[in-house]
Amino acid sequence: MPHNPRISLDAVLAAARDLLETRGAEGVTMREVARRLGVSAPSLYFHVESRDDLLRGVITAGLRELEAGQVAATTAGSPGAALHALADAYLAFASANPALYSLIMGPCPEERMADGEVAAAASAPLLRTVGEIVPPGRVLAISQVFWALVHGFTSLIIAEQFRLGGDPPAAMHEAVDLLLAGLGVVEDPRSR
Amino acid sequence: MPHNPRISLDAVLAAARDLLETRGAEGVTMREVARRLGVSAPSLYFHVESRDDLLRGVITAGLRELEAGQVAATTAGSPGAALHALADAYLAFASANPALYSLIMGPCPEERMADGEVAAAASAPLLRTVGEIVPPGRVLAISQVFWALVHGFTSLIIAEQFRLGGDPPAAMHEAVDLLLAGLGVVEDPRSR
DNA sequence: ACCTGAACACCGTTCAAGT
DNA sequence: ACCTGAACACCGTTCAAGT
Repeated sequence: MPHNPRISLDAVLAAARDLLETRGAEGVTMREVARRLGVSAPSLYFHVESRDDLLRGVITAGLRELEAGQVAATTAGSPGAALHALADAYLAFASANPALYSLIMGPCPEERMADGEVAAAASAPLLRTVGEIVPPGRVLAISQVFWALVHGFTSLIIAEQFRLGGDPPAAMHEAVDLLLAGLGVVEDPRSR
Repeated sequence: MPHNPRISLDAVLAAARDLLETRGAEGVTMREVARRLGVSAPSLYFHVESRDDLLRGVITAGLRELEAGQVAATTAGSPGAALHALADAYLAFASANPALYSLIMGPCPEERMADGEVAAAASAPLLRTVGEIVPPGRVLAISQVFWALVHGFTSLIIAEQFRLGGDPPAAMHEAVDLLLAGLGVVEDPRSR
């Protein structure tokens, strides 16, 4: 007769995520995750296929959270205001989960890569917003521009690579405005 | 009487860098570096303090190479042309050394972080170029904007995160032009 | 079905011992 | 001064054995 499982996939993912932010990606070891769950390391293999599979689960959950924040950021306002809100929500997620964000966006082995659908869902709000200010044929390229800009600031901020000072988050918003100006987007003052 | 050293710091760094690109950051183990040099692992500790110290050496050498490419990119042309050339050189370095680039720009423990001076030297060509198109008080912020943009494209390209297609390098150059347009920079056609 | 302990092939690092 | 082998405390993963 079957036993009651002592741990669940969700519990494994939660323990791994906790470890990720407190000890970094290298600190997420099968043995330490198991230790925190009061179980032996081999037990984890009944719930995940490997360490990479575990990290893939953590990444997928993180992407869905990022997506939720992006969706929430587009609820109101002009396209320009929405782009600023999207940038804020993006940076906020990464600042709250720096190690997770680095894991999501960094290079990784194929086995660790999240489904394309989950990644696509996270970028849908941006594509939709950009679709309101440029013709269809330019949406992908301009969305990539905004994503690269915001990801660039975000990843350099959380990696503490802006070592000359300044105010990087403010510069990020300046950059969004510069791009909007370059695109010839004129905002209706009432909607901002 | 002293022995002739069988390995040098340079040899250790070269072996580590080779391993970094062929097997990834996790593949750079003290034991494998030593194996490639025909020496035992503990011998490495006569040339580096720790694995983090070894990686710091690799990062520092990489930053100097990146700097050389950035310096070379600013030899001629208008500021706008120079910014495009800087972006190209930056992406070219990262494409040729993706694992090294990720190591340089990613988050890392304090012990692995390169000297601020070396990092500053790599960004000097960009700051100098931006200084030609914006007033002194805006140089830092606008330089951060260009850096974030180019780093954003570069890191997402080498991490294979642009999964919706398009032509990211072309979009990067479009973005540079959008920023220049947003800044109101009008290029002299003869210099481009 | 789920969990365990033992085992295997790895790590980074330390250290006494050699030359 | 530089290198070694042995050792310590770790890894991910497999597997026979238990319930």
